[in-house]
Order: sequence, then structure tokens, then C-alpha cells
Amino acid sequence: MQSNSCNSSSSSTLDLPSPTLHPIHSNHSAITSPAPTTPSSEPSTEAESKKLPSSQYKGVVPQPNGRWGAQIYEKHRRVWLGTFNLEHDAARAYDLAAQRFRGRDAITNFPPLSLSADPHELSFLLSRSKAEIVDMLRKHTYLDELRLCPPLFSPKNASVVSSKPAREHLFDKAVTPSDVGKLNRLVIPKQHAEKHFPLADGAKGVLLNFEEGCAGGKVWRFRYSYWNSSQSYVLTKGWSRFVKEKGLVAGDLVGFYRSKGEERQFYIDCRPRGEEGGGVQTFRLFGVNIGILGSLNMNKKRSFEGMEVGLLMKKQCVGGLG
DNA sequence: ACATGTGTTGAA
DNA sequence: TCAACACATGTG
Repeated sequence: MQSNSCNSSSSSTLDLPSPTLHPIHSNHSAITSPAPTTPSSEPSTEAESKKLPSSQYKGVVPQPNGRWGAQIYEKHRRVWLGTFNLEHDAARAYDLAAQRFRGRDAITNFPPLSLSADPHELSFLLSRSKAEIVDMLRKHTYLDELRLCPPLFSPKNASVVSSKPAREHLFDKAVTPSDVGKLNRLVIPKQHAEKHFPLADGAKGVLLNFEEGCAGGKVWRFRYSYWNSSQSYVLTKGWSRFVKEKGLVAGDLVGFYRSKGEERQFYIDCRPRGEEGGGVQTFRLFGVNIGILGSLNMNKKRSFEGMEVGLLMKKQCVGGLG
């Protein structure tokens, strides 16, 4: 089996969140709700014993050994989500994948996270790449990972007693060709610059720190200044490195945040154009930052989105948990 | 040996 | 896109 010493989950069962559920929830009310109340019985006749029982859940397929597989299709290809003892767990796995792969439009077996009481889980789900989510589902480590990642945003004044301060989203910018080109600078839209990054009067420029990710991620330092020539606010020194490391291309979104409370620390993240939700670019597996991923930019991830990334990462997991 | 996950197909 | 089904492959 998995011989990962850093596999944070030693619990094999109890893998997925299971709020109280009713079968077949779909956003499209038009969908037929077969709801075969109870599968009533297992194959009774001997002829049926050869045939596997089909699942009442979407994305769930029976396995010869009585377990249940979960799968989702994307781009004419099947993405295997793992096998589960309980049909219900397989259905939950499918739901999570569906919401990550298809966003709001996902048709799920159970009520979607967007209707859940816990907004944190949705942001967690969307902050991970498809490959990461699939990997977690297959290894049954989703819940552990969810627990390991503290909320980025907390609802209102919630009890942020624990670790990380809540963050406030300042603004996003869709980077332009020149933002990721040879000019080595990012133009901050003036309205946002003056509102969130006020420069002391007559200041030549300042160094701003931006932390990445949700748990003590890498800190990026950019020079921030005002260019009289173009009458624009810009991030200069340090920006090109960010572009390169992240593999930013025109159209990608860069998000700016600031923690509430004392620190007022700035945060940054980026995500490909059109992707749902915020993409926290810090790659963490089992709560450990993976070194190799420093060389994995978004371009590569785009093409790797299939699955191989998970395999790569598995081999990289050598240390124990901190 | 047996569980897992893929190849493939037909239906929607 | 999807699940059914056969079975190749992985793995303990």
C-alpha cells in the first residue's frame, strides 16, 4: 500500500465529510430523481450474482469486490477518483471532484458546498489544483488536508482564536501582456493603488512584502513606486521573478489581500484566467511544502492538470510532518 | 491472488 | 458525458 511516512491520515475509514444527506441533489431540478428508495436488496438470483449492482449515485461505479469506485469525466477522458468501501463515500468523492472541476454548475449527489454552512471548505477546495484534489480523494486524505489548512477568510468577526488572522480581499488584477512582458513591472490600477497602497507624499518608492499561500507561505518583496512618466503606480523590482516562477501569462489573475487585525500583512496569489475561485499557489501535500513545485509554474500545471502531478508529488514526500 | 483502475463501447 | 463491463496491471 502507501508507504508514505508522511501520510497524515492513518484513519482508513471516516474519509470524507458526511453531513446529513439525501440522495441525488441536483441543481437542475429537471433531472429525474429516480431515488430508488432502497436498493432493497443485493442480487438474489444466481444469475444476478454475476452482475454488479449499479450505483444510485452519479459518478459511482461498482467494483468486483463489492467496493465502489468514483470517477469523473473531463475532456473525453476519465479521471479516476479512487475506490471506497461505502457507496456513499464514493459519491462524496465524486461531488468534491465535480465541484472542483465544474464549479457552480456541477451536478452533485448531495447538497453542494456552496450551500454548506462552512464556506471554508469551498475555498479550500477551490484553492487546490484539480490534480491535488484528485490525489487527496484517491488517497483518502481530503479531510486531513482540509483540517490542516486554516481558513483564509473568516466570516465577520468570527472567533479567530486559532492561528491565522483573517484576510480581506483588496482587489484582483487581470495581468496585461505588458505586465508579464519585458517591462518587468506590474501596473496597479490607480484607484486600487491609492486606496490600498498609499505612498507617502513625495516618496520615491517603498518595498512591500506579500505573503503567499495560506500557511506561512513564501514572502515576495516588490518595489512599489509611482512613475511620473506614465502617471501610474507600479510594482517593479521583484515582479519579474514572480511572473517567471508562477508562469503568469496575460489574462491570469493576481489577487491582493491584507490581513485584518494588527499585522496588516499583505498577501498575494494568482490563478489562471477563468479558473473558479482563488488559487493559492503554494503547493502543500500532507501539510508539507513540496520543493519540486518551485519549478512547477502554472503553464506546466495547466498541461499536467491530468494527473501525473500527483504521482510526482507522491515521490517527493519524504519528510515527516512538522 | 485479488484489488484497482484502464480500455472500450453503447447510450444519452 | 456517462456507466457497464471486460480485463490488464499493480501490489501485498
